[in-house]
Amino acid sequence: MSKPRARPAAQTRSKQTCEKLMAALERLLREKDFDTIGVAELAQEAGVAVGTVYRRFENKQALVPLLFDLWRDRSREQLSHAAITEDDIAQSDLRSLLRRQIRAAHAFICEQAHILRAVHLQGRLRPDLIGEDWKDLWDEARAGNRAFLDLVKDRIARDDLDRAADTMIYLANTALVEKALYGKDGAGHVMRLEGQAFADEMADVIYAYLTLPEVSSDTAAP
Amino acid sequence: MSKPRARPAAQTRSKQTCEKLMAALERLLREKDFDTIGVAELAQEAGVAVGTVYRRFENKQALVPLLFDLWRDRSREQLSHAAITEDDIAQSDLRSLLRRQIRAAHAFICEQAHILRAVHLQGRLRPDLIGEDWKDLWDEARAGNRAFLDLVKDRIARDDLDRAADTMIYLANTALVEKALYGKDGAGHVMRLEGQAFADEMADVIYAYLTLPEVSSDTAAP
Amino acid sequence: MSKPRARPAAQTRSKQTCEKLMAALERLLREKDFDTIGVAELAQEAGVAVGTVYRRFENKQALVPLLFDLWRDRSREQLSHAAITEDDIAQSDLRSLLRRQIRAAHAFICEQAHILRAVHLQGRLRPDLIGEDWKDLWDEARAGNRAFLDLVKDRIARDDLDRAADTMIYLANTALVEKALYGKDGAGHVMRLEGQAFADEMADVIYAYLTLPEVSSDTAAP
Amino acid sequence: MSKPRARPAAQTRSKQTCEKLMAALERLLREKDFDTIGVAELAQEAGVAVGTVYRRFENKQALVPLLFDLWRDRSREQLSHAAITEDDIAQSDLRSLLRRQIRAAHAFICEQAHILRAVHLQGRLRPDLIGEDWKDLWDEARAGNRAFLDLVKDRIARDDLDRAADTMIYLANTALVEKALYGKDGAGHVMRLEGQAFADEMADVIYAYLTLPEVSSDTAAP
DNA sequence: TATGAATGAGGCTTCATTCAT
DNA sequence: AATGAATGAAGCCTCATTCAT
Repeated sequence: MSKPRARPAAQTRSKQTCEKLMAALERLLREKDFDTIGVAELAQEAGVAVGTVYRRFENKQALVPLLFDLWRDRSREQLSHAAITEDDIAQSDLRSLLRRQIRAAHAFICEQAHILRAVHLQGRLRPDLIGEDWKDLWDEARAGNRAFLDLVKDRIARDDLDRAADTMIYLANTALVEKALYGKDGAGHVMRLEGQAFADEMADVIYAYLTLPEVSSDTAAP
Repeated sequence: MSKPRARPAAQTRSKQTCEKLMAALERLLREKDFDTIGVAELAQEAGVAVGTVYRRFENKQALVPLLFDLWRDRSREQLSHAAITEDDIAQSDLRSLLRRQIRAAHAFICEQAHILRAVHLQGRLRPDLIGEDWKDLWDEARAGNRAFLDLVKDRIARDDLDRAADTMIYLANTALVEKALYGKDGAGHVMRLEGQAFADEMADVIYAYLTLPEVSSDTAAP
Repeated sequence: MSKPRARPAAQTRSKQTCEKLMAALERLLREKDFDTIGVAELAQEAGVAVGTVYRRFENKQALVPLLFDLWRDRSREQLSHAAITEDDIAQSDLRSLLRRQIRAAHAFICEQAHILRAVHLQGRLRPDLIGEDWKDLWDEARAGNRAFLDLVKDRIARDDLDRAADTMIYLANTALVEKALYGKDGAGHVMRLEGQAFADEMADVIYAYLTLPEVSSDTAAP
Repeated sequence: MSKPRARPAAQTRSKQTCEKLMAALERLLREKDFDTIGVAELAQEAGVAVGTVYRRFENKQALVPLLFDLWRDRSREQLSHAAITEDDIAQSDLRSLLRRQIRAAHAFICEQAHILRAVHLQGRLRPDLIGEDWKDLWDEARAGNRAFLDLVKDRIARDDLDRAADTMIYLANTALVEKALYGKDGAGHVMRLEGQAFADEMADVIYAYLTLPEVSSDTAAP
């Protein structure tokens, strides 16, 4: 049950097969859940034989890490496009900056929802399949966010910027993802704001948090 | 494919069997995912025969709505225990009130994580099984929260209390649930605060949001 | 696997139960096949408990002989009503007599098709359940028919009346039953005549047969 | 609930498997009823795995149409062998011609009884599985018979040859099939003639019918 | 005696994986 | 290397029958 890896695909044809399979998988994920996609179905969609899938992947589960890689790559690409420049920081107020970022993140998640949904669900159903990779990506995101906070640290009220970075990332992810992936089927039902208005609301939540003065955490009674 | 219902269980023995099955299911859910629990396995854990499961439930899926009912009942019970009195409101500041509530909610979710995890996942995998019931519960929670906001409306900066209630419920749910259900396997990894400190942080997020003055939503550039 | 019998039903209540069950069975047989009627379904239709069925009948199969008895009783009753009197014989020609009889038989079979269908099918699926009883009824029918032929023997061309009686009964049964029980789903499809016209055609077949002079059976080449 | 079809079997191995399965099914049908043959049993008899059955057939019911095809193919083959030539017609009298044909049909039905029994029963239990195919075959048989009657029309007394063809086919089928399939377990019990003598008797019935002058159908009293 | 909940063997079907071609 | 037929364990569900109340 150790984490299955994709087999090496040194050869050209192999790489093509691998790509065909991932493309087919992505296409199918727009319509149905990973668990309900059969290997035969995937092979057919990719235009290869079942056996060919198993020449490339140890088993069906081995596709999950590759899906994660797909997500990570796109994720990084989007981050690089959406990067905040020093100019931005100089010219915009924090609230606007956050809105811009959260809107972009929200749009990106919505576009890639089919991938993220699979990664999300499989990551929870079989944590061993993605495991460390997730953590690395989270740490990366945290670091980027921490750097951003440093640039705007004089506009925020938090003392502990590390902690603020954690909370901000955590909020952005959980809150945006829930509605983007499951829409009104889950907690998204209560949140009546949609699209950009929703993203802005979440940005405001983060803005509010960042600008709230800290309090010693034992203020409240147990 | 319409929502399967549990069969009525008027008799004493039937009710006992039904309870044995739900108890067994709950026990198993602490160890594994709903989808990986076989009917035979459930029957054995409950100490009954396979056929007995099917006398009570139309099929395996029919257990899901009952799980939801379980969650709802416990949820309501916890809400009634945790209800804020007028005294509380008079004596405590808003931040403390929120912390108390969020701590209680967090503790409750952690205790019941095995149930909620199943309901959560199944609700996303097969929305038709729970569907409207979820929505009712959400609306209930929203209404309760809205009433609470009314009691403290002079301490918060939001103009639109309905929207504030929505956002607050949404945040509390997505943020608390993610970490409680999946711990470090998901986005919870970035959030290094644990237990009560985590709950307090989330309470502060909500506090910050509630006390942040509203802004016309077109302030930010598109 | 020996032929199961109904348990004796000495008591009044028992007899009532038995009757309720048979009536329910008959009602259900108008809608579906014996094999697809479950014991629970039967019990419910009869308004008794499943266990009660098993107090009266050793098992489900034990209903089949009773169904046969039902058929036999009604069959005898119809035969007694439709009996040909000496007057009839004196006043009608053979062709008309046969038509009258076959029409009556046809009408009767159509009315009782639900019973006969079950008896027919079950008798073929599990010959041991009805076995000898069938034979007795056939012999009875043959004897009656033989007596009839005796009364009209001067109008028919057959030498061997026994054999003629056999053939006549056999024809009447197979030909009428097929269409009455299965309509257009079976061989009935080719026979485009319906209702009385169909019955008359079959009567004519028999009439033709009875009036055809015999030929030594080795006329034809092997 | 639409008619299940066998999957296409282009490859050599597939065709072999398919043949192994049909052969095994035919073997089993000599011993027991279609409904009592389990898929596992069939697979074992064919020397393949259970899953292999389902690669070829959508489900167990999909075997029924194939059984019908088997019957039809053999049926057609027998018809082509038994075809009456013009020479036959010129040289033999009608009674002999009919005997020859009915004997052949009877022998054929007896040989193939195991197939026909299954097709017959399943066709009645689940008419949708065979449905139109039956009708086509019947119509084919009717047309052939009609052509035959045309060739001998000057030797028969019937005016309406279409109707005569219908009745002849209907009689031949119902009467021959009953005894061939169920022997003494059904109506066959009354018919004490066996084998060729039985076939000849049925041929005579048809001969008698064909040579009987028609009568307006309202001769008989209601 | 009646009840109906419980039983569990057995049937059908799926699908990830293997392997002969 | 690719193919896709074959495999068979494992899952779901049914229903005739039993038995405690």
